[in-house]
Amino acid sequence: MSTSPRSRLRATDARLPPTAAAPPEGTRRRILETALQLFASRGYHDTSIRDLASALELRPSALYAHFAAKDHVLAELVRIGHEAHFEALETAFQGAKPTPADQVRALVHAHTRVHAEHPQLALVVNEEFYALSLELAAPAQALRDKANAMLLDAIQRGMAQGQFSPLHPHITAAAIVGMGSRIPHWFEPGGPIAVETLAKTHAELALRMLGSVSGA
Amino acid sequence: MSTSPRSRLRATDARLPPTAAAPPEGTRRRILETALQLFASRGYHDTSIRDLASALELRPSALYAHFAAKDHVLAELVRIGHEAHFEALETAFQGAKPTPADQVRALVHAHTRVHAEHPQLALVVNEEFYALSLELAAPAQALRDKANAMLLDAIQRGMAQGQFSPLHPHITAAAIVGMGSRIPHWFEPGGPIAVETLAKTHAELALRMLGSVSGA
Amino acid sequence: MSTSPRSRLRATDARLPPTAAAPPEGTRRRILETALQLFASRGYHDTSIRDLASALELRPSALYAHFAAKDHVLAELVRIGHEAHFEALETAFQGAKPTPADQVRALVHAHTRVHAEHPQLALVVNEEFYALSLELAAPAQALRDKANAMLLDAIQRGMAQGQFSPLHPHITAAAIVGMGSRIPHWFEPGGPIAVETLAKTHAELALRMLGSVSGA
Amino acid sequence: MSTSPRSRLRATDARLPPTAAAPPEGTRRRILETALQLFASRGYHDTSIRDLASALELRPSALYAHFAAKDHVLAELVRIGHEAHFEALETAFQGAKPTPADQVRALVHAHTRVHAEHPQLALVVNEEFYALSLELAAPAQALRDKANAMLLDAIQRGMAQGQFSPLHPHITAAAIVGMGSRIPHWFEPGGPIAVETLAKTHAELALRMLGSVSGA
DNA sequence: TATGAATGAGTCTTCATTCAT
DNA sequence: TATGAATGAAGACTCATTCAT
Repeated sequence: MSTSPRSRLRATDARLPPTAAAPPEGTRRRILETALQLFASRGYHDTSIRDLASALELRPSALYAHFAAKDHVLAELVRIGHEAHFEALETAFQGAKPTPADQVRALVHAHTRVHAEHPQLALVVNEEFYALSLELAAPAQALRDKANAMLLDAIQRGMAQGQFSPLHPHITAAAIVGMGSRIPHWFEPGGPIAVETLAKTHAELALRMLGSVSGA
Repeated sequence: MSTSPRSRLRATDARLPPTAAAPPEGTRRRILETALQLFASRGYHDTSIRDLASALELRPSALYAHFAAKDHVLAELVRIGHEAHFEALETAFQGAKPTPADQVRALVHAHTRVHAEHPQLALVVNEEFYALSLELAAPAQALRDKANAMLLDAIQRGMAQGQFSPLHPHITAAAIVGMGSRIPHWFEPGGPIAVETLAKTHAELALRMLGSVSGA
Repeated sequence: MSTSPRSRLRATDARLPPTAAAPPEGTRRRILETALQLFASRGYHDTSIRDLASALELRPSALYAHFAAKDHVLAELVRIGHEAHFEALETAFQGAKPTPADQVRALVHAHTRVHAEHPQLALVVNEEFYALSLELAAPAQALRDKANAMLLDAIQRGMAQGQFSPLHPHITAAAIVGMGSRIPHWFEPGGPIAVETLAKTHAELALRMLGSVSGA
Repeated sequence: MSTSPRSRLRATDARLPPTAAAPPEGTRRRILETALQLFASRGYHDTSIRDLASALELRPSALYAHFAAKDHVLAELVRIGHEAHFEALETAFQGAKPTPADQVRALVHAHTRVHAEHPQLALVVNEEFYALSLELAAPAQALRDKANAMLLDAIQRGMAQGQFSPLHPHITAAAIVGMGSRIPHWFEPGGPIAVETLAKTHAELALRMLGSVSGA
């Protein structure tokens, strides 16, 4: 009769990014990776504990030795995703020349890489974030706010220095950040466009949007 | 103990856009509007028939006098959303001067308006689309493809005429279309930014991204 | 939202009575004492092996080194409770003057003391007894029958000797025994009423109920 | 291997007492009566929704059209039990001659009848009460307090008038009330002892315990 | 059009228990 | 003795849906 729901993304090998602090190991890691793939392709609410267990060739009850509840799995993925994202942004920022244009370029480049290299995680972080309770979402929300502030700050310094002339800073910042969020929906890692090409292009697009005097 | 999931968007009054063909009336319309609000704020899979019925002050079984199944409600919303979107794009295109720059401006302007004026519908169309079976999604998919083709065609004509110099046409097109999809996540209708401001800004941003010689 | 179930008794320090034969030691004893407290306050069926283990700061599987199964813990408590009860009754009976009135007084006094000094054990013995299979309950049942017979025998001798004139021997015996069973539900050890006061009062009440000629 | 748990009482036909206000009807009534039998014989925590549904020849989910949750069924039984009990006590009190002895006799007689005629309900009310949250137990607790106060008040008036000379009023009141609570554990309705015999005997036992000058 | 009662499959989670270490 | 990981059955409850009224 009716066809099953489709996957929301093209990518199929869900990897966890390396994180500084205590990377998960063993079964806990396998659960996270499998959940990542399922949550990304079908959504948190459309993935049951049974689906997850069966993909892991485990009984549902076995999962509860590793996570207290289904939403704790999501919360952990969201936390990992935000940490990897924030660390990448910080590293990029620190490696950039101290000009607003270079900082924006570096931030957008890193933002894009993270989304392109970990499209499942990016999708889960962006779309399933709202399935978490405020409590479980809080650590991620804090990082999210800090990351946004980094970019906004660079933009505002660029404007103050006469380097940027965005039509509307708020709208432009949203558009720049949004380019990253959209990546998992169309970009295929290993496909015709290289991650590096995408990252460089997004960085230059951001500068164009900002009307950067030294833009592409 | 734990807080309930948050809403994905700020908007709270879910209106259906006027459509050319057979606008829904009476209870059927109420169901669609209420489902729109719920599907947008919590997602299709996290909204039960009971939630929907209770928001309507109706018993669950009463809904089946109006829709054959839960996914038919979503399919109808997705259809309405795509039709309104496509009609807006067509009208805009026909009203534009026959230059690629003006056509892109008109298309992006219309694309933005639709997303900003109907954020719930935009969200449902973009995020819950994948919950539909291929069969139920097919009519919407056709319109989606046609709309994308309109924009891509204008871009390619602009490039052929030397009006546009995008860094990477594919990536740029994705970025332009993506600006619209992100609107429901941050834009607040009735908030500090007017819809018209947003639409004009996005249109000019698109031309900047394309490196339009007559850009803003 | 909703409040947790309440405890059935006021007492909170669950002690095991000294028993003649092989008192439990070490972890086995800790398990019994903790189980006693939990079974008494929340009931056997509402206490999980996990609850028990967690109260003991042990992992659930560790309990199985000490008891073959959950119901063996209960069976052991029930056995201990019945043995302590029966021993107390026997000792009291042997120490009493050989008159029915004095024997009843001694039996009720001892019966009351046991219930007042070990309210958790009394509760578990009386209310959770039925959770045991016939096999596991059998040793306790035998002691229970013997204890009842001791009291009934004294009453009947008292009647035969014209010392007692109960309205209805069967009903009266049930009422006398029942006074003890109720103790854990209202009596607070260490509270305003001393155990000895309670025991003496119950003993005299029993004689009043029997219409003892030498009663209070 | 092991024998199943035994029933806590002998009675097998669980009837609901008539109540003044809105007696339950149809399936709701059947659920209550069947739950009453199961909760009484095996306890609330040892009776699953599946057990209940299967005894009713219904699917578990069907129960949720009538009760919001398992504990609501218990709460309703507890409420009905307390209301029937309190109404019986009030009626008895109003029909008694205005002397403490007659009032105590009437109250204990009614208290006993209720327990003897509805042993399952008495058991559930007394033993499963603690499985309810404070919220759900509150209405019953209020009636319980009022009923106890009625008896205590009569006892105290009797003492003030020199009619009663209890050894210890508090202990004696507990013993009198406790006679009723024990009934379901040993009394068999339709057995050798008539309900009326039991009620009269308990009433006279109470007066004996109080040392009533006009007692039996 | 709407309802109340019911269903069968499914939800997440907990249960007592086992077993290799 | 104690643990961590696992299991299979069962826990209460919700799901979308049907159907007689």
